[in-house]
Amino acid sequence: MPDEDDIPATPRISDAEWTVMKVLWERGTSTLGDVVKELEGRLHWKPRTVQSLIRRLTDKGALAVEAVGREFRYTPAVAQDQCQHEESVSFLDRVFNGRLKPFVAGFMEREEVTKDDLAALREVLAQAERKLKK
Amino acid sequence: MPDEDDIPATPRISDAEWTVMKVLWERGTSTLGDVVKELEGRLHWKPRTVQSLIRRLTDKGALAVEAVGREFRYTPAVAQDQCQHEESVSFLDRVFNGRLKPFVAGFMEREEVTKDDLAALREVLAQAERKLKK
DNA sequence: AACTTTGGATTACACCCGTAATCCCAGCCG
DNA sequence: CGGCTGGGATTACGGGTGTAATCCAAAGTT
Repeated sequence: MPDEDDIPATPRISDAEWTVMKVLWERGTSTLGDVVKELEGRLHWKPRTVQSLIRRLTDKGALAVEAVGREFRYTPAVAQDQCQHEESVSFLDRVFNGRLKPFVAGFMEREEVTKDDLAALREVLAQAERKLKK
Repeated sequence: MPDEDDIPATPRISDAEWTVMKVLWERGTSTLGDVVKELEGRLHWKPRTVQSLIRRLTDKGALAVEAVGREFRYTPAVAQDQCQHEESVSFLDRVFNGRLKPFVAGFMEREEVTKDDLAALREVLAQAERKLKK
């Protein structure tokens, strides 16, 4: 049988939607009001805007909904790492033909990188090396 | 005076447009036919599609046009590194709150990275460190 | 000269995205 | 009890995107 009316494992999340998802990933299950409160001040978004985004996210399956009283509680239905990784791959493909190195090189060449960042990165590399050896 | 009707230094380039720009950056000045030939086989795009994309790119100032005979020659009007960097920053902001490390860590954790890649990355880090010291 | 190919200009068109407004209902406030 | 408020459902609306088709004129082909 052909695979069931393919809903991609992790849906495509737009720019503005990422902003919302990040709040949900951080806070866990939340209501619309929670998210609105979390965002106000940082953004000029009207509550209706946030609601629209949440609705789109539930429509595409990125959020799970549970009715509590007359409100809904929204919970991320996709893992942040998973989404991040898919974005990463698609970004690298699009812009750097999938190559990691030119990205890192170019980025570090033009942005301020602190000593701590460098140390952390070295640690990441070391980690990868160990994994490779094994 | 306010800055002249702001055309951003480097325009926003969409997914499909990146495909075209990469051809142009690689080949330098080219005609529509050149680009079409370069892409056919890899993509199913009809020539009209490529033309549309090229048109949009010239409209947004990413390509410069020069008429030669009755054809046009298209030349990148924006630097690849510049565009790559802007995409990089906006991607990192959107998905990783601007932090490089989690991106690199997550990526290497899930993708195959060759020993050569690692070596190259280490070199990039060393480079950055030297720059920092100075 | 007629035909085909090529490429510019114009137009299409559905879908996604940012950013809401409207309508409606159930509580809470006074 | 009669508004005010918060939130769900529905609708909006212009702009960008992917993916072309149509129309037309010049160049090359037979």
